[in-house]
Amino acid sequence: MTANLAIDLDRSSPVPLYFQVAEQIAEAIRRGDLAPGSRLDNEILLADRLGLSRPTIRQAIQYLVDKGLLVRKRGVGTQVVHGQVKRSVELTSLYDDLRRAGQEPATKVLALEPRPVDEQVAQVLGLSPGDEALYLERLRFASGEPLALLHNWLPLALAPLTAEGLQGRGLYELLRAAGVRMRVANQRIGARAASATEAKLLDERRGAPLLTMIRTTYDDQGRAVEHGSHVYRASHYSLEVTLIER
Amino acid sequence: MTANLAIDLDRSSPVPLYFQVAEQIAEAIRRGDLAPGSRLDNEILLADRLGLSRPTIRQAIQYLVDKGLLVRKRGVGTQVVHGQVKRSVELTSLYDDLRRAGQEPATKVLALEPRPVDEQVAQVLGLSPGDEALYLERLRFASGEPLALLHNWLPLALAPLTAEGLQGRGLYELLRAAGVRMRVANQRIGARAASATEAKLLDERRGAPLLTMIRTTYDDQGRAVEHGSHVYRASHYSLEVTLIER
DNA sequence: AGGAAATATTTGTCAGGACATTCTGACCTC
DNA sequence: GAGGTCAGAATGTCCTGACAAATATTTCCT
Repeated sequence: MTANLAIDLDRSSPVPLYFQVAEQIAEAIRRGDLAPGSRLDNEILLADRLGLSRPTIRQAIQYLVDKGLLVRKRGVGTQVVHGQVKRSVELTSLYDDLRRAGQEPATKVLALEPRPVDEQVAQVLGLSPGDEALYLERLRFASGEPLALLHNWLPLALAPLTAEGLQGRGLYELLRAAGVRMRVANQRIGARAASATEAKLLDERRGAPLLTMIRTTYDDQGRAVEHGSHVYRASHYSLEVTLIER
Repeated sequence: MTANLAIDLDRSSPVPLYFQVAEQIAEAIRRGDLAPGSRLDNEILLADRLGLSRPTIRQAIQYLVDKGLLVRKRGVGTQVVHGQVKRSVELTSLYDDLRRAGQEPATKVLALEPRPVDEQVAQVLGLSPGDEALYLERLRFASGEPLALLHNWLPLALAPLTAEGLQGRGLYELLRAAGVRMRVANQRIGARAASATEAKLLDERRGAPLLTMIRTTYDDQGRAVEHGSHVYRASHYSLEVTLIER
């Protein structure tokens, strides 16, 4: 039961000790050294063995509990969760997802220009109707086939975006590189039939089912940094979401 | 800046102190006593004023930061987030959502019986192919109109479910009442055209776009407690998801 | 042998203190 | 006036210590 996993600590590193511990436990789980269902040593023993205090160990374990890797129960102990949890809680963009899946994403930029916003967009971005925001329209391909039609509105002066940059990289990647720290996203997911224009762009029949997503993303200050309205070919794509309840 | 909000503590209550603090701060935010962007007093002052230690105050604040209500910045302080965050992070069922929206949900149970599982369901529920599980099929109405067709598989002996109970209450509500503690859900959301059977049940044309969701829910031990495959009328319903990145 | 009570184990909560790191703003210098 | 430096203020990390509460295990009695 009591897996004797080795954890190296580097006290001279700027990386917090609790984080070093958490990462190495997570790595052991990923590797399979800690099988699902196996029990960790109790907190006091662990703290003792690593030369750390119990709060530090608790912080490390808490971090992994929040991520859904471990389970704690008073009077029992800490165990690795049984079911395999797909780790897709992160705020990812379609581009990242596709590249990770080895699908060779490509992008065609259809529009990239400041435009006056309508009432609804003004509301979510915290602007007044008539103010300008950056309007972005892209057609996304995967493995050569059209996959999605993406519409975005962003505050001006948020990041220097160019059509060239957007062709080779995802929007989220560019925003992150520009120092934008996205933290919360609100998504509304629905479906509808393709219009004639959409069908033509996406190489579908008119009336074909499309997956729609309207998303607003906020940074760590709670300011809206992006509002998107996207449609995906339902025949080629589905969204995956993981919810963790605390 | 330094809003002077009153917080009552009940030290004789079994509710943890940090949670009492967190709830009352959250309530003040909801009420509007703490405006978005306003700064909280610093942790040491707060601890002092409430007669608590700093770790306890930190735990309360951390809880709200995790829920996306507060933002902390080293060297600066703690602020209420600017954007209004819709709080739909919780694991909810369609029934709960509808009732909250005042839509008068109703349910017609089409099937409720043990059935041998196929390979795919066996896999996600952790059973062997050929084992039996409880099969549940429901038609959900909102304000008198058909809205969704719900298929579920649950482990036998998980909870005592009856057709009568399922007509008046949601599945999640019944599971929770039976002591099942759901914690993680993995959802795959897509869209497709309605088959003839589905169209008839849902009062749509054949080929109409439907929103599909395949979900597996795990309890706090990581064991699968429910696997569902649902279709919704896209013309009447969309899903809302909030992601928080840590 | 079976059931109930006592005990041990383990995580949950809380206190109080120390030092490190980061951000802001004021001040000074060039 | 622009830029750099320094002090203050706030959160981040880590420590020691103690008791409470929930669960599992053992022991004891019938």
